[in-house]
Amino acid sequence: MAPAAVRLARLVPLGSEDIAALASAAEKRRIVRARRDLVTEGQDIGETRLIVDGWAARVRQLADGRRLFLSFLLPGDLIGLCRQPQPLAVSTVIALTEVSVCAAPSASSASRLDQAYAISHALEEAYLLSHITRLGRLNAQERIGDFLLEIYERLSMAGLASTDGFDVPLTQESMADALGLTPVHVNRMLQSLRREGDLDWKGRRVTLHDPASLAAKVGRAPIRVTRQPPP
Amino acid sequence: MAPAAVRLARLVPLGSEDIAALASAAEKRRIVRARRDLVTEGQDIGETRLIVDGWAARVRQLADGRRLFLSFLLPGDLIGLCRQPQPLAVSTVIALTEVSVCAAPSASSASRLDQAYAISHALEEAYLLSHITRLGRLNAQERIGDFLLEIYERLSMAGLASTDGFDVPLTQESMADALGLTPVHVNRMLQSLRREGDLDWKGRRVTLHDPASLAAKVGRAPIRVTRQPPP
DNA sequence: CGACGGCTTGAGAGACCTCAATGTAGGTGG
DNA sequence: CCACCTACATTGAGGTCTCTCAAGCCGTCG
Repeated sequence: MAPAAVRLARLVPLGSEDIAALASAAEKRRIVRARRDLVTEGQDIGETRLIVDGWAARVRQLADGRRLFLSFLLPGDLIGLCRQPQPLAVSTVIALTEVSVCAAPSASSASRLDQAYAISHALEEAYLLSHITRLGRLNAQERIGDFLLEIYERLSMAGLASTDGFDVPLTQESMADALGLTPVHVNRMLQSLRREGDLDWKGRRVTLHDPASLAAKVGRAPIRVTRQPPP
Repeated sequence: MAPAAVRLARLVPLGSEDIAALASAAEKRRIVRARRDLVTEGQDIGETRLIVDGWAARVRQLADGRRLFLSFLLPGDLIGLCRQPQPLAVSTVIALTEVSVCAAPSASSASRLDQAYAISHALEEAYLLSHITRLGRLNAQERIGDFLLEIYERLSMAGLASTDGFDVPLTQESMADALGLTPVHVNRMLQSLRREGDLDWKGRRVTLHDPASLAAKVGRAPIRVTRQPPP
């Protein structure tokens, strides 16, 4: 199963017809080059789409050039999920890597797939709240650790992480824009995390030596939006 | 019309039966004392509720006592709006003042009221994104100005602000917990904003002398989630 | 009156930023 | 194959914003 389907099927046990719908939707996927807009702020939000492969981010740019990533979109995440009839996008979404997206298979009300979408949406909100906490009350080292743990958690859901680590296509500069820091400071804090044996980051490969102890160190709590913890 | 109804009717022109439904729901309102939980993180989210009067906030508390307000809920805002069948609350909601809430009138799919709820939900997300930007990339003075402008905008929607200002039940400490600052620094930055003639804050009354110029000063852009700007 | 919560003020420290230079790896053209 | 370029990571020095700790002040309420 493709990572996107793995993720959604882990949110709600999907039927084989759902899996098939996801697979056939993915066949009609479209490639978006890195740095291109997937959604533009203030424009029509368009149909709901599903990220099949690659990373994207919701971004906001201030008039004086300051930039901040509001959230990241990974394989299996939905773009433009919304109940409103003619919604305008409240943020631009750009491709961080080459991204392949497809139209999200339509889900009849209260179907398994619809539930998966709803849970995905709830998770997205939970991640936004965590991001607020990160920016508001964590110091630089905690922000980095907490952020990487979140990414690890999310990639694991899609089967895209191994026990020891995962691949991230982010530069230190994009980390800085996500965490409200400067690239220079991200660099220094990564070094200190390396020195303290919490992680390695070579090329695009991140290795978390002991996720549990890192979580304890930065005070991260697991995120749950349903009664059943994910398998 | 009550402030809550004013707000919702401003999001979507409501029919008289919607207004009546809101009024009758409000009659069955319940009072929640200040500092009490309206929703508890990790618990069932319960029925969707509407704030009739008072202020509440979504709050997150870290293990070591650090605290952050994730968002504020004002009259006309909805609590627990969610498509998921058995959702768990991802954050605690506490009453900042005495709050009166009622069950949100049920809205049949695609009705006017349902649209209003959807737009309210979209706005809520937009405010979360603004909050992220605030915490991630604005300095203390900009955060305060931007935050007060947001509150002004939202209270205006419910008819709860006059041209010159509005009432806020917040202490400088709660401002600090919202903006990721310390109370001491909030105090000093408020003083500098006062000195520079941008605002007054006496008791619980905030006066913005020139909202437009303050908005320019802190680089705030208006928030839109629908094609039609609010009247 | 004393107690209390909230606001105000001061001095010093620390986290993070700015600016600027250097290092390094991959990619391209001659 | 080497020279060059670009993007990214790294390092240093100094500055500033925000924090910490502490004390004093003011209005309200019992």
